[in-house]
Amino acid sequence: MAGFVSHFTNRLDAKGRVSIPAPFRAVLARDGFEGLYCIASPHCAAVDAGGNELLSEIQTRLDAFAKLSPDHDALAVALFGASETPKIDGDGRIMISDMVREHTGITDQVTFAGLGYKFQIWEPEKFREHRAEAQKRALAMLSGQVAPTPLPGEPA
Amino acid sequence: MAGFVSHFTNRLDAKGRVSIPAPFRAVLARDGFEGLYCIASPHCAAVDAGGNELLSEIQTRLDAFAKLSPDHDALAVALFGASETPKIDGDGRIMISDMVREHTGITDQVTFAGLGYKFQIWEPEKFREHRAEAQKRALAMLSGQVAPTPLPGEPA
DNA sequence: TAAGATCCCATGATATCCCATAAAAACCCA
DNA sequence: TGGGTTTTTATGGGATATCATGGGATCTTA
Repeated sequence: MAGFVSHFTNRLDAKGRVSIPAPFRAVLARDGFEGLYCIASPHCAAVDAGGNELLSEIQTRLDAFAKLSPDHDALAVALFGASETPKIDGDGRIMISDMVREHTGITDQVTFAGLGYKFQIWEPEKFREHRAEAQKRALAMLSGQVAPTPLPGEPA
Repeated sequence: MAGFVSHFTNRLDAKGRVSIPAPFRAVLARDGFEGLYCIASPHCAAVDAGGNELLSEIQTRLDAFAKLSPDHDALAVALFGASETPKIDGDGRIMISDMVREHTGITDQVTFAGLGYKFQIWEPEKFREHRAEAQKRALAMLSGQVAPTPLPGEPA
């Protein structure tokens, strides 16, 4: 169960639909989430997407703050306010919303990039740049000693 | 558990398929991974391949960072974005993707080299050069006293 | 009622399944 | 030990299924 792996880029049709890559659909089906959970990434021009596994990860972050506290409210608004759950049609497609368009800069093509427990939705060219950068960082993180982020929930 | 040992060179057919060496398939079957996990090596023009053992190696690296953090995202993109999980057909073959072609320079033949817990996919000529180089390094490391780091390079 | 969303079917490209074959390896039994 | 026999393997290729994509028709809802 490798989760979301590899990346694919698909065309956006005249109606604003894209096919979700079949391997990703298979992961979603196994996860059991009805539809797709999408949320704008706070640190890059991509949209995070996934099923229950992603959702529970976000929930965990929220749980670190006491309900009714201003912090919890702020975070909840930030997280859920920036999210949506597009339906997946019978052919495995979703509609790309204006929110996704604006946040990612997507026009006519969409890159889906697997990150294991979730995947990201990118404008293809932006994704290429981001990945080149990420690979440099990854090399430094794996060989050098970048301080690993602590495991419990902390603000972004 | 012998793991992946020795090396083999097989032909790529007109449809872009190669047979995975039978001994490697036996190891994969024992490992229990459905399909094959592949990731471009950051160090050389080869693709690392394996099953659960390789995957958990990568997962462990990721687990050092908190999910949803920029660090985790970057690492996950670099690792999973450069990965794929080709299916193994009923005859023990996989399709060589464009990603593998580009990273390795493979055209019509493929060399599979066992490294124990994983194996590598090479363009045959590049593999010969790499092995010669690795053997030189191995010799230096054995005669001098360099910190132990497993190296490829075993006789056929 | 008109724009947008959803459903449904068509189609070409590609991947997958399945069977055939030849060569090599393993096996067997005198 | 050796030669003949069976099994496994690598490889080719035809048939079939899957997938991304396009577009018409129907349904929603503002």
